[in-house]
Amino acid sequence: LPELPEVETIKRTLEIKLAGRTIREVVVLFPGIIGGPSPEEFAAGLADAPVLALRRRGKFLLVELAGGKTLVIHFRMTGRLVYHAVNTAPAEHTRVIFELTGGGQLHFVDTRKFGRLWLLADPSTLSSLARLGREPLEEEFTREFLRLGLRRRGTKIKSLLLDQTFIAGLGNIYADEALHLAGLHPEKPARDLSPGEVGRLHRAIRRVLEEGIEHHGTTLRDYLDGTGTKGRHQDYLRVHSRAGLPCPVCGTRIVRARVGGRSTHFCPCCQKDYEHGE
DNA sequence: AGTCGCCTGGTA
DNA sequence: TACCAGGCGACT
Repeated sequence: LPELPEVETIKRTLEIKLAGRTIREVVVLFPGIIGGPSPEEFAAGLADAPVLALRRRGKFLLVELAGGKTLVIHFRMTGRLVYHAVNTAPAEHTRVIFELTGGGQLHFVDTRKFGRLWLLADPSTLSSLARLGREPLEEEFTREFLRLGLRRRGTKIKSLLLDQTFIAGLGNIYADEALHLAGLHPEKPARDLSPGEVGRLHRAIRRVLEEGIEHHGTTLRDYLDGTGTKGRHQDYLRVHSRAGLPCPVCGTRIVRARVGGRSTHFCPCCQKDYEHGE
């Protein structure tokens, strides 16, 4: 669920609460959620750790701690990290509790238990983090970078957008949205995009992510920010999760299909520039 | 490149 | 009851 805009929103809402704070004690309620080291070492290593800064990389949240270690969090499908100013009874599916000095708690809640937390001296030893591609909102993500990445790739453009080693942070929602804004069929082979289409896609990726951040993320079901607040971008989605509803551009019914194993929503009129089977 | 497994809950 | 879900890694 949390894609780039959601993790960015979690980061922004939590850094206000965590600035200058120290983690006093950590209680791991479900050890399987800890990616490493052992749950015991994870908890012990976080005790009395001052928080220096929060960062986001792709869909990862990184909490940098005094002493050089980093708490790395991936929310996967249903993970959330919510701050409580006063001690609060853990909600159902709470997996880890971080107690802060001076009062307040962070609860990591994850219904499906797909999320992972790591405590690492060197985050680059986590291969899924080290192998991430470019940050789409940073300057280094240029039209030329996108052009070179698509060149000679026969894979469907939607699948490539979801490849975290190429672009870090797009998930199923924002990939669908970017392709609609760019007017591209999700199954169009990457190498078949014209220079003009690459330019449109480049702008569309940036725009949908920026809009998502502006609206504090998309809450289709589970996502909440660091203060427990829903996002608003679900009210602005063009195609994603809107099968059967009219396209906001032309009114044609949005179609839902399966592309690269993922549920995919698109407008057959605005995004028909690739004819399946040709 | 496609499928499965990991988990739980919501909806048809 | 069956199928679906915003992710991702392992496997074929």
